[in-house]
Amino acid sequence: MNLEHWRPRLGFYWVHSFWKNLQHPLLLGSGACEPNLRRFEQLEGALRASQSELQNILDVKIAEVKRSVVVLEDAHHSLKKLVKDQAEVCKQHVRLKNPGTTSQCLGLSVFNLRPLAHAPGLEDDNMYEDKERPSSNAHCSQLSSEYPHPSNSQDPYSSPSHPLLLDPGLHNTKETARALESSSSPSKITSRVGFMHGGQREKRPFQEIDLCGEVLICNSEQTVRECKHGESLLGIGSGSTQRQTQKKWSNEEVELLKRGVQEHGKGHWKKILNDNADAFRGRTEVDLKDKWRNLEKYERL
DNA sequence: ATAGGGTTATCC
DNA sequence: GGATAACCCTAT
Repeated sequence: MNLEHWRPRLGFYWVHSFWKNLQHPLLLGSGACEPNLRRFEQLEGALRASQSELQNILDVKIAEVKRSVVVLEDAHHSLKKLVKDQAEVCKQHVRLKNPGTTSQCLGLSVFNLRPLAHAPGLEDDNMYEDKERPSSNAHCSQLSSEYPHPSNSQDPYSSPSHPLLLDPGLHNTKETARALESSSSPSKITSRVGFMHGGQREKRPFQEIDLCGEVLICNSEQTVRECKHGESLLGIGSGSTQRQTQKKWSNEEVELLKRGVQEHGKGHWKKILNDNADAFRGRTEVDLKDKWRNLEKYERL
């Protein structure tokens, strides 16, 4: 077999054959293994060259990853700075419009976002404590005192003992609202506004107030339910704690509901609602369902 | 999205 | 105060 012929194509087979030839009984002790030893040295050199080449490739890749990490860290710091700057602008804006209004009343403590748990090396970081950027420390420490982290805050709205924060998912909204209603805070949160759940009331906004305290939405097509009491999302304003005033069903609405059930069938409240969006303005699919339940119950439908 | 239980407002 | 209607909440 001509090994030189196969070597470039079948490296492994060549090495295997090399060792086989090296240990062949006819070669042992005959001095004929000298050329094989030279081949072995050549192979060893080639392997070392390959190893060196692989190491170089690895070094290049590691350098690329390190550069990416630097870029990501820069982006991270830029984003944090942006959030902080915006918070400051909002704060000043609100103070301008509402002298005496505390940032806590406006819910600004939500800016105390924890860093991502899976971000290595950032566990001790804080949105308002940028240890690696001394130039922004003064600004940050000011913000830190303005919007302290819940863990060390005495503020009733950011304190861990506050029910609003005890319920991270805001699932137990009724209890939360009641707890807030019973509190002595001047900015009570009503039982309805601000805690709409499941998207059912979100399509009919009362007022949406951004974190700067600005009214974003209080549209011109408000129904009886919308903005009826002049309540605001975070309880800024009238501070009414009353439940939504009931809106009686008109005969037209009832007839449309009956027709819709005939057409689409019971349970397809969304379709029925969409088919008569104008007539059912201010109603949700849940309202339709509730009304139909009442009709079934008391009108034996 | 929907169902169903619970709560509250309104009417009598 | 009870009945009813409308609203709210939550599980699926």
